[in-house]
Formats: sequence, C-alpha cells, structure tokens
Amino acid sequence: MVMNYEALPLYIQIAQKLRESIQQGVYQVEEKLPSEHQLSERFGVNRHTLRRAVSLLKEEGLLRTDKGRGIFLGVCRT
Amino acid sequence: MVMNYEALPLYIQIAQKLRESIQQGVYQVEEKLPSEHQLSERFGVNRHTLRRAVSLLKEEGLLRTDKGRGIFLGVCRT
Amino acid sequence: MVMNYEALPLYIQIAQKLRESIQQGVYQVEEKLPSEHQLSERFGVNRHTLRRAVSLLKEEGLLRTDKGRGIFLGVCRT
Amino acid sequence: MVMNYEALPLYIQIAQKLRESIQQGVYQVEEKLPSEHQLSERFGVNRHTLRRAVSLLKEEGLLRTDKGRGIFLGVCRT
DNA sequence: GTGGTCTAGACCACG
DNA sequence: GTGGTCTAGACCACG
Repeated sequence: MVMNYEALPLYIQIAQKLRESIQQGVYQVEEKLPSEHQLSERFGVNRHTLRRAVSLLKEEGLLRTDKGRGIFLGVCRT
Repeated sequence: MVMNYEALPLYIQIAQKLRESIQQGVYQVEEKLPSEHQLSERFGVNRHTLRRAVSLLKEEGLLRTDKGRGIFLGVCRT
Repeated sequence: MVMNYEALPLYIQIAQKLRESIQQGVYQVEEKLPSEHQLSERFGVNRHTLRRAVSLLKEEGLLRTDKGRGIFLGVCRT
Repeated sequence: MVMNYEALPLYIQIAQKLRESIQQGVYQVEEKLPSEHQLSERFGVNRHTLRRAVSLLKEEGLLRTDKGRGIFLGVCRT
C-alpha cells in the first residue's frame, strides 16, 4: 500500500520511525529507551509531539512508561 | 460528589490509606509505626513518596516523627 | 537570640532570602517570579531544594504557584 | 617508628587504610569513592565508624563529602 | 538504624 | 516551558 508519509501528522511519522527501530531490534526487551528529552531532540520535534508518538506505541503495547524512571520496551512483543 | 480517586497523586492515596488504618485503630496512641523504609516497601512506593504522605498526616496532627526514633501516633486523637 | 544560621537547612536559608527580597519590594504584587529552574540556578541548589523553600512561602501566603504558568507574588500582602 | 596498629581505635585503623589506598593512587583526583554504605561493608565496620575515619581524612584535606552526591578525593593532594 | 536533607533526573499535566 | 510527582540514592544528625 502506497502512503504519502510526508502528509501524515508529525507524531504519526515519529511513531512509525520508533516502531521500525523497535521492530529492527534496536532496543532490547525491557531496555530503557532514551529519555523523552533526548528522543525529542533526536527527532528534532517538540517534547509534546514526541509524547504523542510514544502514546500511540503504548496503546499498541510496544512501549511502557514508568513515572520517574523512563520509557521501556514492553514485555509482550509478538 | 464523584471523584476519580485513581487519578489522585500516589502520596495522597497512601495518606488516605494510612488515615483509615489509624482511624480503625490499627495503631495505638503513642505507638511506633513501621519505619519509613518498611512502610514504603509495604505500599510499593519510594521512600520520598511515603514521606509526603506522612507529612500530610503530620499536618493533620495524626502523626508525629521523632528524628532518629521513628513515626508515632499523635497524642491527641479525639 | 543567637542563632547559627549557617547550620539551618539550605531550603530554610533560601526561603529567608526570598522572603527578604519580597519584603524589600523586589517583586511587584501579582508579578511572576523567575522560574523554579532559574531560581534554583541563581541559588546554586537543586530544583527540589528550591521548591521546598517556595513551599514554605506558599504556606505563609507570600507566594502562589500556578501549574504550567509559574510562581507569583500572593495577592494579599498587608 | 614502630606502632601497634591493632591497638589503635578502629576508625583510625580504617582511616589509615583509606589514606594508604589514596596515596597509592587507587582513586583519581576528583573521583567519587564508593558510598559510605559500601565502604562500611567493605571494611566490615559500622557506618558510624567509617564516617569517623572519613572525617579524619576530610580534616587532612584528603577527602571531601558532597551532600547528596558522595565522597570525593580532595583537589589539593600535595 | 531512624528520620532529615540534598542531588539528579525521569515522566506527567497544563498552557 | 512551567510547576507537580515519582524514583533513586547519596550524606547528615540523632540515638
């Protein structure tokens, strides 16, 4: 299916990039990802945008956030 | 009035649980409560979060802390 | 009465400095103070320590914090 | 000079051992030493004893403690 | 070995 | 980008 990724909302593009990184095994299960602050800088977006992207992946069960600790790769990643 | 207690900060939820224990007479007047360390483990939170809860009950006069000794049930509990 | 101010906790010393600034009219009523971040840098302490100092002045009614906005000089300052 | 180290107070013995480690270059300048807790376990003594030993080395200018951070090798070590 | 203070740095919720 | 909460773990001061 052909998609014009450029036209999609920024946070969905970021979510997709994160999703791909995860699927490519960039992060290990239960591994702590870089902080919101670092990820937002890395993608060159506002922290809010980054948080919306992370939020999507949390709903998908790919990620998990632990308050005061960080963002983690979810346990179940079928 | 409907309230979403789940959404309240952890330290307020814990303060409420401690308050109820006290009102139910779990601890005797002038009795030493478990230590901050033990209570924080019991509630599954960080010691600092537990301390914020205790701090609230100190303001209410329910609890009293003695440096180097422990947490005690306040003297006057009408 | 002689007191060893140096021995007082940092957050109490800082609260006193802020209190004096306010009483000297450094800030106007309803004026926004520098952010927690800026104040903590100015006093050379961690943000949490600065927050404890501000917390004391809030209890005294000198300051007021607006979530997401900042720290403000309290309305009534007779 | 002959000394009966065994007869010296424990904290002085510990201080001497730490002093020797430092002089042997075990720690780098400005390096963070293991925590009070770890050092006391390592020497098999109470934390109070360890603290008295560290205190001696602080007076000598060999060590410096930063509250909330740890024990550090002092800057000037002639 | 307890409570007290301080640092450090994370995510959260509100604009 | 602010203040709010939470975690983590250090040293301090009192017994």
